[in-house]
Amino acid sequence: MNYWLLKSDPQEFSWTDLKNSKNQCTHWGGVRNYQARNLLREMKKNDLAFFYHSSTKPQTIEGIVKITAEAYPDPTQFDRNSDHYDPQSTTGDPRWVMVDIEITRDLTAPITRDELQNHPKLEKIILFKNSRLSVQPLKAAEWRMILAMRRI
DNA sequence: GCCAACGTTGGC
DNA sequence: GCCAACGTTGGC
Repeated sequence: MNYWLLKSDPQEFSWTDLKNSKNQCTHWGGVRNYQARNLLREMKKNDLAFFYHSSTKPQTIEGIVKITAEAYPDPTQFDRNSDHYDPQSTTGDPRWVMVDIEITRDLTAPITRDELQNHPKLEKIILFKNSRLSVQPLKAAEWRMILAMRRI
C-alpha cells in the first residue's frame, strides 16, 4: 500500500466537483510533467491519496481518495482540442497517463498548508521541498501523522 | 505583487 | 549536449 498527495487547482477541478461526480469517482490526469507521470505509474489499486487544493488560499487537504484504476493512457494527449494535447505523443507509445480515483472519506475539516508546516515532524514532506510537483509520495508514517491531525 | 525555483524549449 | 531564455507556479 502506497500513500500519495494529489494536487488539484480547485478552479479546474475541486473536491466539491469530485463529490458531485457520478459515484464520486473521476479520471485524474492532465499531468504533463515526467516526474509526476512516473509517480502515477507507480500507483497501485487501492493506494490512498490526499486530495489537495493548490493555487488557492489557503491551500488545503480536502479529503481522501482511493486509486481505483492503475495508470492507463490519458486520452486528452491525443485530442487536438484539449489544453493537454501533445502532438508528439503517439497511440503506439503514449507519453502521458491517468489513474482513476474515488472518494473514500471527507475530513472533519480541511487541513491547511500552514497546519502541515507547523507540525513538528512533517518538515521533510515533499510539499515543502518541491511544492510544484503535482503527484507526491508520502511515507506511511507521514500519512498517519497527517491523519492524526483530524481524529477520523 | 514580486521574484525565486522549477521544468521545458530551442539555438548553437 | 549545453545553457540561455522562457513560461508557470508558488512562497513570501
